[in-house]
Amino acid sequence: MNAFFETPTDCPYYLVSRLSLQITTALRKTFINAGIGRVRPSYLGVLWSLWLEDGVKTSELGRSAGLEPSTMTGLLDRMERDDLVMRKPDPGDRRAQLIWLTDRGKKLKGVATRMVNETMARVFSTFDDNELGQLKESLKRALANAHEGNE
Amino acid sequence: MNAFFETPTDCPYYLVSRLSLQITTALRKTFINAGIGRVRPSYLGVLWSLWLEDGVKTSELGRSAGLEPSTMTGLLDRMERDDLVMRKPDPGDRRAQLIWLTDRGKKLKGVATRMVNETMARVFSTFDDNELGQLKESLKRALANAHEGNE
DNA sequence: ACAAAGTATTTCGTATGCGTATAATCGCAA
DNA sequence: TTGCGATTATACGCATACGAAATACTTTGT
Repeated sequence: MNAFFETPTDCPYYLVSRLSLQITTALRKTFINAGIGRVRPSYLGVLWSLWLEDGVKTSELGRSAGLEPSTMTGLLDRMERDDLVMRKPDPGDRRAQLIWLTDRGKKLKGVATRMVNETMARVFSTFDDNELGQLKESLKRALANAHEGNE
Repeated sequence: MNAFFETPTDCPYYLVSRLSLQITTALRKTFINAGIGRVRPSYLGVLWSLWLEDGVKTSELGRSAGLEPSTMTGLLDRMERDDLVMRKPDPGDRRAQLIWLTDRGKKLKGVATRMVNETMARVFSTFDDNELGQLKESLKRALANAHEGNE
């Protein structure tokens, strides 16, 4: 009946969607347990960019994280509310905002990184380096294929 | 710095999340192009169950699709609004509802299945059977690992 | 038979993401 | 210089998902 899967739970789309949600749940629980519940999994893309280089334009953060500009607005609203980042005007472009980490946002880097690693270690505990590399390679290729048609 | 990825876009969590969203977008567009825009990607889990066996309890549909009961309520509300399914009381259990396909819901099986296959064919076009099998195997294992910690 | 525990579903609040539309500003080309 | 398309960000509406709590009913144990 179908070239790509026999049962619904054998469908790659089902597997990918469920895994994404399950990892999100796992991360949220790990963060809460570690006492850093204010860090939501969705914040990670932004935090990672800012931990590498602080004071970045909203649009640039969106491109890095693969999110639409309209998604960034709400995301940054919540991150500001949770005292992780601040919006400041970009002196070089009056349309733009530069996003800066708060002190609290800077301090969370260590714990949050450890918790992400711990969670990934658990989810991929049964994978050797080769398998994990192969998995990432396959996901990147599928992502490129899917992205190609969505322009 | 990290055992599982170098850059944010090399993180398996990022890859899995983005792929899930990109496939959702691809499916939505495919459905709209095929004139069956009323079928949303999120409906597929329910539709597939019902195409195999009509008249199933809400809770059973949720288990099949991996969704929480509270998620099913809104999902079925939208599917009812879009004239794809109907809720009817379960004669054997006054707490439960049985979900039945409408005529329209039944008729959409052929086109929708073709469109899903077409989309999967595009996203995984560069994969041979072996690679796709390996990918699904890896996703299932990661899902089991992630799920284990989320009880 | 009855209380306690479990199951089925809904309601409510919230988070996360997209698409479309809008406003402000920028930058280039005529 | 001015005018027009591109860019930056936001606002709004909606879809999709979760969790906690409430309600109604069923099952189980005594």
